Amino acid sequence: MDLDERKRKILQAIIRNYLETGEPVGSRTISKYTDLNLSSATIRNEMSDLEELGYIIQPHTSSGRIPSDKGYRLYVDQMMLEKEEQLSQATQEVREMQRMVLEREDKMEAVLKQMAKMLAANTNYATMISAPQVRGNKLKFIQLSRVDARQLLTTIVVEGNVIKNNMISVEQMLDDEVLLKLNILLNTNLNGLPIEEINLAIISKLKQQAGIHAGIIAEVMDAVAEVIKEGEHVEIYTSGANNIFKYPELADNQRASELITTFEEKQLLSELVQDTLTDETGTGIQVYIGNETPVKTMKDCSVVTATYELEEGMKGTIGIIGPRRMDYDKVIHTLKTLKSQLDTIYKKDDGHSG
Amino acid sequence: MDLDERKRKILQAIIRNYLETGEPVGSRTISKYTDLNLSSATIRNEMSDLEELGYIIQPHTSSGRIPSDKGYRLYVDQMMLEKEEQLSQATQEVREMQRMVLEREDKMEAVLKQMAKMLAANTNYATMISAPQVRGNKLKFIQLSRVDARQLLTTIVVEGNVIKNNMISVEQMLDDEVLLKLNILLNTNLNGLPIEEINLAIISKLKQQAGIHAGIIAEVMDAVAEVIKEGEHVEIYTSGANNIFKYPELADNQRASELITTFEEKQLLSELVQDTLTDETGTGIQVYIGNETPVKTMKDCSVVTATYELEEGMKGTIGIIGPRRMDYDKVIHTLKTLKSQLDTIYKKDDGHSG
DNA sequence: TGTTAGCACTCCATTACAATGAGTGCTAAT
DNA sequence: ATTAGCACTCATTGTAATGGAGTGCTAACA
Repeated sequence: MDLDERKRKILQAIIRNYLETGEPVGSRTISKYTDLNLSSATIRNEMSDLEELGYIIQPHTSSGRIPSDKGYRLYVDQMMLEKEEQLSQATQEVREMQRMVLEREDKMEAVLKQMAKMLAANTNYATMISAPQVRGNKLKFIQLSRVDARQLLTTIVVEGNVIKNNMISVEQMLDDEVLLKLNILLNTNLNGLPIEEINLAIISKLKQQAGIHAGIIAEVMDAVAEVIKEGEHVEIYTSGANNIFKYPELADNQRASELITTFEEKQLLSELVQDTLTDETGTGIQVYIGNETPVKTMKDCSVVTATYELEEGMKGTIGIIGPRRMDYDKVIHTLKTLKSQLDTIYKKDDGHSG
Repeated sequence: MDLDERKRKILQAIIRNYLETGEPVGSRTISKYTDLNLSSATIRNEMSDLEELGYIIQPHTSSGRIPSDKGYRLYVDQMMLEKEEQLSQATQEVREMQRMVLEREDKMEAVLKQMAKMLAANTNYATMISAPQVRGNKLKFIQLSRVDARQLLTTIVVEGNVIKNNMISVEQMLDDEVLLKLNILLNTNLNGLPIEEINLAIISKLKQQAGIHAGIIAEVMDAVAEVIKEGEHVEIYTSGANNIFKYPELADNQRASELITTFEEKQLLSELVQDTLTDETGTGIQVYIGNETPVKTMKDCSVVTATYELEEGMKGTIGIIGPRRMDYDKVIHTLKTLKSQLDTIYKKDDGHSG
């Protein structure tokens, strides 16, 4: 199964060439392209072997060869090892991003959107970024405030500084004293409690103590329930979906339509995020080639993902989606650098507002 | 310029036929398709006239005719008049939506997204919905709360119940008394004030009165400023962008790429929203045919928009984007009905949380 | 034994060309 | 005013013919 040096060089040459042109590459091209000084005939013999081993494919008799998923895989794995050292020196593009993250506007949403956009512009592939998934689940703070005679405002803060607001309409104005009582009731009973542990027993106890204001307690609990629901939902920002039209192998109606839908719906993308977050490889960078992708609509694409981590263990995913013949070198390098920037820089963040 | 009855009928027949097939339609087809009982030769003469008048176009000598923008325009205008009466009886699809709006989940965002999705599924065109633009600008309520020793939570409520939260980190814990003072300071000075009227004079007065806590005031004011900025941003939800692939005239790479980008970026769509909201026709329904659209990337599309209105004069836009040969009849009818449902049903809304 | 030159063969892509057919414009007859 | 008939146009389709890129195989060579 092991390839000797020469075979590996030839395979590499085939892949490099194919990445550029997108056309099957023949023996003659390789003969000139490499510094091996071998005739096309020799190359042909080697290619024949490589095909038998499953690293390259011949679309039809008498055409050049293209890399198989297995071939790409070898290429990528090899590269992942080599590139390890020269990580430090950041490319121009990444510096740009770094600058942007540093002078971040308050809203993380805007930053992530911008980042997706820039990545897409720089790489010419489609990109996606998932917002860090909030892990904290303990209630930190609950407050009822009177906004006007008929309306109360619920403010709920969960560990990790996720904030939820909710308006409650009341029949008649509650005086300050009642409001204070309710606030104390809520905070003494719920503060520090993991949301999952709020059960019916607790709720009915609260309601009982609230007396005629049980209805308000019920509405507050509804709002708390919403926090859970929203927490399960991963926000995903995408950009550069139009880039798929730059690669003929993805641009036919059938495929393009499927891909565009995937990007628009985002449902499927969140599966990709889940997969990436669970299946860790150590480097934090994962490469899915063709059918390796967990999302079927992307079986003709390659996906490179990086997980980044903010403080408190909140993790998010950055993904780049392009054709199989993606510039893995550039993409992986960019993601690696960006990831390391994010991992360190963002750690000084004091949470995010919602 | 006026067309006689027969010419109008022929034009209508041409358009109807073209809407279905997407192919240029010939004289023979019309001769059989209509109940006019005219030979193809007669139709040919009439078609020749219609072409001279600019209502139809011949893609090349010896092909059938297709409608011009002017032709579509006549057709649509005519239809808008006719369809006025039979508005009341809602179609199945719209009933479905009505049901959904009624049992609305708390978050308007989810409802609008769902609505865009359903519309797209029902019409087979791309859709967009803009969230109602918030008009209210008076500060209703400001509060600082202590979440933990180092963190304060700012809660700002603006007229129309737009809510903004912001976390503030403090060096050392503020006691209850100071907090109460700051809250009173903020509310007595700012409550009921239009955001635009908060000027430097007011701010420095506040800071002065806050003494050593001027820094906190500054952060609160930053948060207020953000409310303004966010208010200017119109949220737009889209769905069914992939539907453009169902229409060959839009599905070629160049056009598809442009359209997809338009949908993804949303920047251009907001121009469309602005145009729709300002230029009122009375019915609340507008039809842009081909080059009439304010968005250049949509010059090969037709766009039908409806403005809906919630209480407090908050207006939003629903748009359907498809090929020139759109089923105007169905689309306009659907939008009209949906609009009237929204206008009435949603009026009972008590605002929305953010 | 590994490498190379040479040759026959395959298959795709391009081009050229004729046939088809839908559709028109025009004219003469009704 | 309407229609039948005819010549003409032009996109589309099908069918060869051609060229070229590339392979596999064999025989010669170092």
